[in-house]
Parts: sequence; structure tokens; C-alpha cells
Amino acid sequence: MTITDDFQNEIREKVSAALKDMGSEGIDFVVESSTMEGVDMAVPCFPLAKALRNAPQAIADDLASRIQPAGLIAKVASVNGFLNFNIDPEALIKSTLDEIIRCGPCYGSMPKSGIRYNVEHTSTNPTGPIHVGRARNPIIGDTLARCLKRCGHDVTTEYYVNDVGKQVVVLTWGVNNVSDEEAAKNSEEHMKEIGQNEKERDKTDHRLVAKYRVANKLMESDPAVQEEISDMMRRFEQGDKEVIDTVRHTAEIMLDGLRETLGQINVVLDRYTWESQYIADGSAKAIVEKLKASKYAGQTDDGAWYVDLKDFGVQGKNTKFTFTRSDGTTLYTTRDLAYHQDKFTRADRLIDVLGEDQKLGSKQLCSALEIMGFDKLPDALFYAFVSLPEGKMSTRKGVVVYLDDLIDEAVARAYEEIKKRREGMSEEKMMEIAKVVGVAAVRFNIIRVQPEKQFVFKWEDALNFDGNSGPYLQYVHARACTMLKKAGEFEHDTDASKFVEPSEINLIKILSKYEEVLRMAGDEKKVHMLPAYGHELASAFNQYYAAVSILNSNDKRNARLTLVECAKTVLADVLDCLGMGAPEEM
RNA sequence: GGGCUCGUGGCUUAGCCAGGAUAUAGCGCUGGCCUUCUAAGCCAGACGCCUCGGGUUCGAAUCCCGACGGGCCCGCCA
Repeated sequence: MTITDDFQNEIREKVSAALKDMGSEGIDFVVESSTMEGVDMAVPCFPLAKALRNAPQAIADDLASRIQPAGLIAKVASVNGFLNFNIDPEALIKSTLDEIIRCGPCYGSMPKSGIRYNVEHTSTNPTGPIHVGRARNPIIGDTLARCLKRCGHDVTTEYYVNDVGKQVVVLTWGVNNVSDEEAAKNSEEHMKEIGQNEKERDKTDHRLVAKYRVANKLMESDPAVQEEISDMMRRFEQGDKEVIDTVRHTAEIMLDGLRETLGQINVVLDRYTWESQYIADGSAKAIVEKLKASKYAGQTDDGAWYVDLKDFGVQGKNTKFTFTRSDGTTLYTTRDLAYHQDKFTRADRLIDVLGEDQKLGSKQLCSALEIMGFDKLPDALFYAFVSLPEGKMSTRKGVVVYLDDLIDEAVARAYEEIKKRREGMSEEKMMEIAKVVGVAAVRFNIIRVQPEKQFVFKWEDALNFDGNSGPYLQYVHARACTMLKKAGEFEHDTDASKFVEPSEINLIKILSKYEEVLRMAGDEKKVHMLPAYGHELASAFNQYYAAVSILNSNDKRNARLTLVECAKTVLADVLDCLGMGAPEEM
């Protein structure tokens, strides 16, 4: 419950009472935050016109005359058919600042809900390094998880590792049969193809993917290799423990590389769940039996089982959702059902962060769970694909930017900036800050765009450190920190009468909105609201900073420093929620 | 062929779900501001038939219908 909620409730009560006075009890109306400058909340009176048989302006005038400013309502006015309200600035200022001082980093966070959330994200196939197209997934997923925690939920993040299927088998064959020399040669060609002169980096995922590329080529050109891989596939399907373990082991090595990359951008997952587990423990088979027993189940002439989902809103020429092959073995989707069943034993609500290509699959999954009698279904957050200006990202066509390269480039760029402006700073310190700043630029650039919008990756934008960017927010944090350091000890002063500058009142109003933003970003899954808020906050701080001399302000010094500290506290939490560091200098 | 989704200044983008007053911000552009708390900054300015056409409404960027343009999907793949 924020002060804005209280304010809104007071307006609601007053307007209801006034309407009752006017003999129109119980009429519905809305209280909305106003876009007009100098107005906080408004009740549009146009919808009331019909019921009251009067002009909107007249109604607003009438209502305004019946409502006296009291409590949080400082001013009531009738303008153009709107009933406008202003919040008591003193109450807003005092309660906001006191609350931030009282809560510290937890300001804006909501009380424990007791709800267990499971956020599955990233889950890329362990067959190659993460490229910027895939990077949207961990960044959205990790940010959402951080927001949900602040909404009071218990959140677990999870990566579903696909260690079953042809791709990982091919990878495994490559790792065991392709020589280092062959891989190195392929690596060189590949780097030339994607237009880079450097050597492919010495990191497990990059090393292994070279062997995967070679294996794929050999499989196409050499029937003997094709046969070996098919044989492995057969043994895998039959449950040959040796093959299954080898494949899993390979996937684990690959995953080490991916985990390292994710760690670079501050994404750490709580749990890794292996797809092969659901074959081993028989739960995928149990799903098959359950679905077979349903009235929607059927079998093709070849013996493959499916459920028909035409009654579940699945459209198109093929409404059948197949869950076994004709030989009775399970499919990826069958295992995914077992996986979701498992997740529901560990969490109350599931969120899957998925590429938009998974939309139909996700719907089918939900329908199948419904058929099996699940009362709760997973929720999905879809994001549109990332492409490059030259077109769709594709490792095969050599149109690709690896996340590792993007991070390196951003950090190098940040290092240049620091070196330019901070003479005499130690090399070590500069590197440390560059890392934090570069990563922030990368994450911010991706999270700032609404997930459902298509995203064209541009180096120019990703390496932008100005304006609406991660480093911009960090810069403000650093500014606040150095100012507080220079100020030394001071007493908190939240006396509202000391805050009179428009820029400081604006800043405080923005601070007061943080909880609402977290609720939108978390519970409403609108993750992109958070970077927008961060920019708004940082921008307001910079305006304040430019307009008011803070350290030399006599009787207002403590009050202003208090505001700087409060802004710093909130901004630090915004940065943390975005998975970005909050440097004290830069 | 069918389904889903996006379309907002030169470029990127908020607002759309819960319709309201002058459509948000950034990049880029023009001009100004560092002997004063970090100029990764601040201030001022130019730039918009909110893709198009209908409809609903006192009122539409927002809701409905239709077109056009981009993306994604319609495997006994994962």
C-alpha cells in the first residue's frame, strides 16, 4: 500500500460521497493519474454525463464545489470536464523519504506472499555458445525473477538442459571422434566466415562447437559417419546407459562454457534439470499412459499416439499433438510434459520464458496438461526474435554475434571511456569498473525493448553509453556516491518544508512510484517497465543535480543530502533488479 | 492455405490490455552551458496524416472489422 494508493482511495471516497449528495449514489467512475502537468490525479466526468443528464463541465464544477481539500487531497479543481486533484506535497515528501530511510534496499519491495514461483529461462540447446539472439532469454528471465522476488514471492530459476536427441548425439560423436587439428582448421574457416580475423576463443563451448560443426559436415558427406551416429541414436533410444552417460557428460562440458558466459552478465540459475532424467525415472512413460487413457487420444496407422486438440482452440490443418513415435518411444514434447509435472511439485506458479517460435508448442503443452487433469497451467513469457541488420541470425550462414564477443567489446569500450576521463586511476580499478559498465550496457540495451517486439541488434546501440542506457543510470549512482562521500556525516532531514524546488519535488514523486513499477514489471510480467523507470529516475536526478547546488545549501543541506541518499538507495536497487552493478565511481 | 504477432518523427522506443486534456523518451541533427558537487551530464530548438480504410463513442494511437507491410508457427525434430 503506497501513499498514492491512499490518495486514490481518499479521492474515491470523496467523489462517491459528493455523488451521493447530488442524488446519484453508486455511479461508477474512474480515478486515473493525470498526464497534465501540475495535476496528480483526475476523474474524467464525461462518462457521468449520460447518467446525470448534465454536461461534463457542469458535473465537474458541481463535484468540485462539494469536495473540500482534506487529508492527502491538497487541491480540487474542475478543468475541461475533468475533476483534478493534487496530492499534499508535504505528506508525499515526508512519507516517501521516511519510508526509503526506514526500508533501505527493500524500499518498494512487497511483503512475503508465500507463493513459490519457478521461472524457467535460457534452456538453450547445449550444442554451441550463446549468441546475442539467444541472449534475450536469460536477460528477460533473470530480470523477471529479480522483479518477482521484490513482489514478495519465493522464486527459483531453472534451466532445462536438452541432453536428449540428435543434436547432442552429433555433438558427442564429434567430441569423441574429431581431432583437435580438424577442429582448429574448421574454427579458422568459421571465423573467416563470420568476418573476424581473430582465433576462436579458448573456452569450452567455443572449442566444442568446432567439433560439432565438423561432425555435422561429415554426417552429410560420409555415410559411415551417418551410420555411426544413427547407431548411437538407436542405442540412446534403447536406454543404453553408456551412450546416455557419455552424451550427458558432453552436454555438461558444453554447459560449463554457457554458464561462464551467463555468469559474466550476472545471470546465475538456481537449478539445472536434465531432460534425460524423465526417461530414466519413467515419468515420461507415465505421461504416455495417462494421455492414452484420455478420450482425445488416438493412434495413427503406423501406431504413433496423439491427442486431438481441436476442441482446445488449436487451429490449422493439423490439430493433432503427437506424444509417441510409432515404435512407442517418447518425444521431446512428452518429456516436456513430465518436466512441467515435476516443476509443479516444486512450485505454485510456473513461468516459461520462450522464443515466439514456441507459441504453438506451449499451447499444446497446456492443453495436454489440461487433458491430464491439471488445475494449474504454466504461464509463458514470449519474446520475438533478434536479428542483425544483415538479416536473420544464423550460425550456418556466418551471420552471428556471440554474446562473449559482445561482452568483450562492451567492456573494452567502457575501459576506453574510463581511461579517457579518469587519469591516475589504477589499472585494476579501471578494469573492474569497465566490466561492470560494459555488462550494464549489454543488459540494458536488450531489456529496454518490450519482449514481443522484434529486435534488430546494432553494435551502435549496444555500445551506447549515453542517454537511455545502463551506464547512464550507473553514472548517476556514482555521482550520488561521490557527493555523499564529499559531504561526510550528516543528519537525515525529511522536513517537507525544506523541499521547494520543482526538480526535487519531481524526483521525490518518481521515487514514490517505485513499488508500482515493480508490481508491473514482476506480477504483470512487463519487465521493460523497469529500465524505463530507471532512466526516468536517473534523468530526474540529473536535472536536480544541475538545478540545485547541494553541498552548499546552508539550512537545506541536510535535507538535500537526504534526498540524494534516498535516490541513490532506490537507484542502486533498480540497478540490482536489472542485474547491473552499481559502481561508486566511474 | 490457416493461426499468432508487430507496425508511433531520419533511426530506436513508451503509452494500447483497463479509450480522455498538449503522444513518451533516447540516438542522430541545430544552438547554448565545464575557474563551481564527475560534461557518460544539463538547457533550448527543429522533426509526428500514431501504416492505410471503415466502424463503435461525447471522445480512438488505444476497442471492433477489413486491407497492406515485417516477423513467427502449422514435424513420429529438439
